[in-house]
Amino acid sequence: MTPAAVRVILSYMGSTLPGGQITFSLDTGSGVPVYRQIIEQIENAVLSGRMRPGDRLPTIRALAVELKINPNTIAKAYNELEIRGILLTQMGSGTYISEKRPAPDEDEHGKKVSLTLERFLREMNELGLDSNAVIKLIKKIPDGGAG
Amino acid sequence: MTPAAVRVILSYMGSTLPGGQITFSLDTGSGVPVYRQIIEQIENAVLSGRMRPGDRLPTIRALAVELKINPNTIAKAYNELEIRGILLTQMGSGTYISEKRPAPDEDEHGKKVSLTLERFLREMNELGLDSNAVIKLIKKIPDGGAG
Amino acid sequence: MTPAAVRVILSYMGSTLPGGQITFSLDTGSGVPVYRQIIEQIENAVLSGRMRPGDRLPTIRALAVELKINPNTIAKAYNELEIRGILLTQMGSGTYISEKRPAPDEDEHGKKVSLTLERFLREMNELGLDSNAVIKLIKKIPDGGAG
Amino acid sequence: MTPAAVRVILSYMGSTLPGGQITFSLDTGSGVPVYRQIIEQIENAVLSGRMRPGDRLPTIRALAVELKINPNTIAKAYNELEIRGILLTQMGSGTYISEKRPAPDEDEHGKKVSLTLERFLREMNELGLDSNAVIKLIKKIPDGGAG
DNA sequence: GTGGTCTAGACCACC
DNA sequence: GTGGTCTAGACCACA
Repeated sequence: MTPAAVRVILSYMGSTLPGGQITFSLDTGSGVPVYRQIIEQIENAVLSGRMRPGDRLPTIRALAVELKINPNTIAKAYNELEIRGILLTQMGSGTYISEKRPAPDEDEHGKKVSLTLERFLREMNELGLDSNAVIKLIKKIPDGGAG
Repeated sequence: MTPAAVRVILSYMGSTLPGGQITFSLDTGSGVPVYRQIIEQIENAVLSGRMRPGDRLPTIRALAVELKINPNTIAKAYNELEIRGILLTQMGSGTYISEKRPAPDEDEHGKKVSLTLERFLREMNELGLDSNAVIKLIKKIPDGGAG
Repeated sequence: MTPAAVRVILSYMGSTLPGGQITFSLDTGSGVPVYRQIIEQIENAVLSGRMRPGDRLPTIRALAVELKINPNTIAKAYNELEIRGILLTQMGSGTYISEKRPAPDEDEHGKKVSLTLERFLREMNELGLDSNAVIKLIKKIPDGGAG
Repeated sequence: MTPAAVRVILSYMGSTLPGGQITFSLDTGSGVPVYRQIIEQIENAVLSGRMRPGDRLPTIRALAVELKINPNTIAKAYNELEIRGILLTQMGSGTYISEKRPAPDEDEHGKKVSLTLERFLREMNELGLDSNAVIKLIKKIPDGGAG
């Protein structure tokens, strides 16, 4: 853990979001490129059902201001998600969760969850904690510890 | 889940390691630079006590062959750890865990653990799982699921 | 005197440097690795107060062109200084003297000066000159002989 | 000044040296390869007249033990000096200052002195000291400060 | 055999 | 444009 992991956590709850709600948190100390963190978080919001087809995303500019990063970085993330068919940009109107995608794919969601869990347990293992120790740790956290 | 997360897991258990033992696993799908993954894993091994002062690390070239990456990438990781005082290189002989490390280990270990836990819970939260759901998930894993 | 001491002296005085100014000189005949010479000279500039927190360093590529060496060599020097907390890199913008450096500067400067003096007098001694002879020699130099 | 400059200073005054006398000091913190330091110091002893044609050098083994370095390193230094015509090895008998070389070449000695002085003044200059400041510093040292 | 230095060049992240 | 990552490969220092 070299430089203190500067962490930017901010929430976005724009009034233009009919059914969706998304919170971005950037972790500049993790080594993961910023644009990938954004992609991941939008993907996760879709997979978990928090964002649904038709939901509107924050504008690039607004999000850039809030996250204090370059608009190009966000544009790149939106762009890649559009290529993957997850987002859809309507020129002049905004960016939306694509309608074409079926409802959150159970399988994808499950894969992502288990992949994340796996990575986490491996790292905890490296740090000398087994599953039981991890469970004890989580139980000690006053609920809501992560969100 | 962007590109399939190609994962390389391999173990190193050189006979020259008296008290140490370290397993490297590269996750090329995570976006984290390879040299940083190596740094992290060595740090973790030291923090958890699996690698101790005086323990010898795999040679740069041997590890490069095993991980199928360029020796310079490993050299970069070792080098950064040497600058930070965690490793010590003896030219012509090899690379070792430094003897010097002062006291604040316990603290560092705790910080790293809670930082890792925090990141994990945030991501699980994004995926729609709260602490209880996470605990249930972990309990379902046949112990040793991640190591 | 082994191989002819090819020496490259060049000055950098980029217009973007508000308060800083640094001159690099490479001595390829000294046996000291190039990247270490660069590190030393930046350290010295900081210790002496010529470069101050916030000052911008030459870009890697510009300096590589001027010194006629590979950009990676300079990147390595900058990188080590960043790990040590002396420099700070802002991606896409450039490399700067870190603002953070704590107090013990005065001390470090003194140590470096006396270490340098000590090494020099030892070598002069090997060459058969004592302190008095050295002083006479220095006095003979038209002031500014070395900078 | 990263790691404290571990310095090994030891003197060699073997009884087998008829007219010569040489002191080796290794500075492992300077970045200069050890074998080059040895070469330099022998050269300097010859240039200054302390070692003269016919004088015997320490054996490789003895010197290796004293300096706590690998005999190969010393062998390499002696070897290079032999190639340059400064030393001469008589199998089974030892290594000597070559008879062929004329008495210490005034010019070479002068060049070496001024080169050393130049490098030193440039570094002091980097550290913010001009010639006068340097002279004051040297005067403050109780004579013998470097030898 | 070990690690260290340097080069050359491709490609990525970010402003 | 900035720096960062990684590769491939030559050559050096040292045990």
